[in-house]
Amino acid sequence: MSIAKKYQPGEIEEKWYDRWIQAGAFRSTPDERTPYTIAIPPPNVTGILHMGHVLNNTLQDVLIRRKRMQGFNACWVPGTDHASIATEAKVVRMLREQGIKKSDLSREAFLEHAFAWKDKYGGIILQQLRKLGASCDWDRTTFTMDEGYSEAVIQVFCDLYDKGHIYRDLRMVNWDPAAQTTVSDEEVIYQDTQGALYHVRYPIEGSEGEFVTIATTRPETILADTAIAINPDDPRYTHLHGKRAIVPLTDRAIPIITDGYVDLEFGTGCLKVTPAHDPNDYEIGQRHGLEVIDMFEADGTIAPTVGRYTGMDRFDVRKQITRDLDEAGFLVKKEPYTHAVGHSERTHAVIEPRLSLQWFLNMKELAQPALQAVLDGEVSLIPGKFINTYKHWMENVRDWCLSRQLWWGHRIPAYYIQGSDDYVVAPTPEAALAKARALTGNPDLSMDSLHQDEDVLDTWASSWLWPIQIFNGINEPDNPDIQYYYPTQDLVTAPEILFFWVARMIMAGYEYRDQKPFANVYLTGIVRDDQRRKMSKSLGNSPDPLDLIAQYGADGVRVGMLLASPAGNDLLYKESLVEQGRNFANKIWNAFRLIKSWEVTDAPAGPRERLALDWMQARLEQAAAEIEDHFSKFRISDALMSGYKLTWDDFCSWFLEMIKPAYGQPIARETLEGAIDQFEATLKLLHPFMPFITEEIWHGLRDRAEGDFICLASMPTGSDAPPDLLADIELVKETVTAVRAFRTQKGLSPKDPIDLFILTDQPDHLTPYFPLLEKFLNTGELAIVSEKVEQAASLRVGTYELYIPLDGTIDLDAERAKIQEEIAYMEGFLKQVLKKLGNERFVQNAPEQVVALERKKQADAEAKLDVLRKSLSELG
RNA sequence: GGGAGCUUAGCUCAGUUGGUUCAGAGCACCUGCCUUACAAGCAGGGGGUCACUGGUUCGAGUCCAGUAGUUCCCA
Repeated sequence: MSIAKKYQPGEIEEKWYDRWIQAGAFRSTPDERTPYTIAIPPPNVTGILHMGHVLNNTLQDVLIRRKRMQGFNACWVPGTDHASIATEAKVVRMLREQGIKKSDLSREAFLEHAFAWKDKYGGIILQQLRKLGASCDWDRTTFTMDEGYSEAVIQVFCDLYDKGHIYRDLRMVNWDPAAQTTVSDEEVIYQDTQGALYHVRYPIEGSEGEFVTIATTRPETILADTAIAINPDDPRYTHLHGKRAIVPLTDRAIPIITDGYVDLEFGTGCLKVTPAHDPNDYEIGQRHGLEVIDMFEADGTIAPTVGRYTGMDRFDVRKQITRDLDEAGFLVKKEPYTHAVGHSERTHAVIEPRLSLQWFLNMKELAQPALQAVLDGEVSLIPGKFINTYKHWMENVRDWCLSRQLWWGHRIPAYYIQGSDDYVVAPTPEAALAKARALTGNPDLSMDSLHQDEDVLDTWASSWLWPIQIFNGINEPDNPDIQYYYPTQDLVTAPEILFFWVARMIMAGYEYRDQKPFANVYLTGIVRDDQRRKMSKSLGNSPDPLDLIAQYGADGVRVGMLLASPAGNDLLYKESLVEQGRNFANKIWNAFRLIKSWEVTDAPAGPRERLALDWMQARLEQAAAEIEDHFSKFRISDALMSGYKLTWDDFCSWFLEMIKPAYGQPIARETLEGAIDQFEATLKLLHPFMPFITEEIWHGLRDRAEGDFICLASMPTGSDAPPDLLADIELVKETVTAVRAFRTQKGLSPKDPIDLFILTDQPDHLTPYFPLLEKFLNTGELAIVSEKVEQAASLRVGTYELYIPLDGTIDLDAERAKIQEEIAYMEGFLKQVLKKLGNERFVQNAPEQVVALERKKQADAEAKLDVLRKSLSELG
């Protein structure tokens, strides 16, 4: 059999993914085992895989694969959300390209187009996740607009309404004029923007030639002003109290009011008040009973209400009105001014504060148990630093605006009764009609008299039910799946959506299951480039994950991503990371090639091989325990690094070299079998991180029965390894390293044998390991001696003195200098120890163990110094 | 403006309740090797006043206070 010299991931990955699926390896149904469940953070149905997804889903796959191998009934539920704004925007754009305007379509016709789009392009990302190796139970794939899911969302809305948590109110909302919808506070991104501060003077009514000057960043809203506000304590303007000002370019007079909100320091200290277009102004307006003039259309153009500029865009009007104000003598000055301007996360349009009737969910009550759950540790946030942020947000939680002025999504189940201000909320039109009849007392009321709300629900109002509804737990609260799988265990997601989504899922969990939705929330970092810039399409600094997988293999990409991503820390992506991952895969591959290349003999294993096998076994146990410890703390990078070092350093660099037969020689069957056992165990530990290569080698090492996959094999458990053996081999390794360094230093080829004599008073300790030293060091004569060897260079390892006889002359000065250096170091060290021990207060106050340790350090240092001084004197 | 965090090697990060030879890891770097598994590799090596200042303590990357820089969240 010939094995490629380099690992070729492409076909191997496809082959094993198909076989896993055919074998149903990732399927889960309730049984007697303990469940381990992960609900995927559903990506946008129209999305495609980016680096953030790669990181996030790799982590989930690592967790689920490990638990699957540990005997849990592992269930990872995949799916997508409908992402109303993003998807609707895409569909609108597609239609426009076809020459169709959304406004020309009926709601039904538009939704047909939208579903057609979704069926065609939706869920591409789920296919891409397979390339990454994601071991989801695909049979459970869920979409937030599936029929049952939609029913659940509507049912929850009705329930919350009936409980009095949902209300409808006129509010200042964040309006996105491009998407023509409200967006939530969390979807507004504030960016420092270079604008201007316009100083505009308003004539005082009845006082010829007198003006009040305000400063504003939005001169176009002057036309909707309904007051000028000054601080009551501002001495500059007391003469204006009770007067009225004329709005420039109009003949409208507005009151000059006093309000503590006005900042004396900012601008001129006079504030124009536009209640319809600024949240703070709205509140001032409420306090003073001001008129509200709305001057914008939904698309950000000027409404006829103000009688000028009708139909013009708000930013064009800003320029136009500046000119007009200037010409009319109202513009005092315009100065550059940088301020934070809200932009829509979705469309990047400047957010327009707008008053409108919206549906809200009162969060106060729902937040209570969700906050408590995190504070009590019922739900853990990892890393814990997010608990503070979470607490702060939950204690100051604001009501959630649920409605979006879109068609793609769950339509709000509120029905308005024609000819009145009344409405009813009910899950179906039929139920609504019944309610409406009861409400109006009119049994003849017909469907025609009811009109359903045009808006849909915020997408998060469906995804907050995700951990419950993936198991149909809203519609059928007692079904076997929800009973078995809920609550889920681990959630892996980005800190950006801690409030949007995580907090709300916890609320929904307690409200609808009276239980947390998950036990642990692992918050990943953000993937950035090596200059710490967030990866984004517009910057073009993000590689395409599928290209990377094609180039470096899925295993390489997974390892690369995980090597540098402790929980909560941003990941600074560099190509060298995935290179490292690929190189690691190749290293494993070559270990496999080596093992497969050996001829076998039935002769028994020698002492060297037995030592090697015992030691490797001990290292495996130790590493398995270490890895388990890392996982228990969600230190996934560290767990991977443990596996990396176990494989590369211990298995490849030391163990395989220990057992490797001389060139052309066969290996004992016993040794080979043992080595394969160790390799298998190592591969199992690596499998969650590198599913494909480990599966391939698993099948290459031995003939496997049908269905014998590494992904279903049982994970090695750690145990206490024999400490003596591990320590002894460390000593052997130190000796080998010291002699190799000596060789390098002297320019001696590893091919030329050297003689090695070891001076020690514990001859029995090291002798058993001679076979290893012979193998690694290519020794000629190797022996224990009881006194100094003449004409030899000397090295010290631990308390051993090593002598290597040399043909040429020994540089005595160099030898002396080397020893003197070591003496100086040890003396310095000993001095520190003695200083501590000489301090009475240390000896009295420090714990006994610590003092004992210091005494041991003293003894060791003194012993070592004896050896060194003796060597020095022997050099003469 | 309010809140939270961070600062340890060139880079990214570990460093548990203060106490081993504690100053670490990976990568990068330097030197020598195409040695029959692997140059996507092997062997060896250098590198840090633990941001700064003060305090608590027998003892401080570790605890406390202040300073500087930096990041995030909220307004």
